[in-house]
Amino acid sequence: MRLATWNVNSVRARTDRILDWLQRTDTDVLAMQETKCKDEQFPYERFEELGYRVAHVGLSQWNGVAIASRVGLDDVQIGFEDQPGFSKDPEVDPALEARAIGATCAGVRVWSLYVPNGRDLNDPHYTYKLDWLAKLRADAHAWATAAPEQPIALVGDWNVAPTDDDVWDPAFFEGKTHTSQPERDAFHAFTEVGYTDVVRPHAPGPGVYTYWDYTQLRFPKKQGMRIDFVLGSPAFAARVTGAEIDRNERKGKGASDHAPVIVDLDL
DNA sequence: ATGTCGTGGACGCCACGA
Repeated sequence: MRLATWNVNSVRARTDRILDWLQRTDTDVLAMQETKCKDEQFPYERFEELGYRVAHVGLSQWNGVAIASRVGLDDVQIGFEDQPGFSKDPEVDPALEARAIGATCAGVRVWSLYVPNGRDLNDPHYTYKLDWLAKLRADAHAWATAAPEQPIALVGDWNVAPTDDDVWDPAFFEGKTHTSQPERDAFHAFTEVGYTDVVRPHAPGPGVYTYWDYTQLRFPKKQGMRIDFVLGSPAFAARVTGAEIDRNERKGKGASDHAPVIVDLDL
């Protein structure tokens, strides 16, 4: 089975490109992030014409996550059990955002995740990001403990660069989000409960990235960040036969600012 | 100087988020 994750940065602006890519790469399951649309705006029919079923959650033009699968799509879950919400106004109750959707595809539990960006080290969004990751880790630990034989994949845009090798210039990110120690600690905490980055052994760095900012000619200058990950439970990791980052998909007009990340499994 | 994108609102540009 071929599983991929891709922050598509609007599913409507890139439907043709996404579908072309799915067919060309023979991908069975695609987790998407930043679909940037409400459920009723999602181009379900276009995916269904090609044999994919889609589970999506989108509440506004922000965020939005989906899983498209041609190998089954069962037990769809919107959000994880303890997923925190966000509110910039302390008087207003925090609201859940469209940042997590889970489904079982050919026996694999797949979670498509869009971790909060954090925005700035002293922004409420940064605290929200750390809390979001901590709650996800607690729930993901519980899932793996309850069913160790169940392959689980936590995939998506984590908005964290775990090591200095994962950014083009560590000094550039000092005082910014994505490379701060609390964020890196929150990311590494997943490995402490058994989830591992299954792509890195097949795509060693440094200088291997999944995201390049649209501005400043970051892509041609090879100034990117590695922030999109597939973290697999032990049962998932044991089935991985290969992985790659499709850097070519970042090229050309109409590309997302993220590249797809692909994992091949022996199921 | 976010210099690029994509979204929605009430436009024909602005605000917002990344």
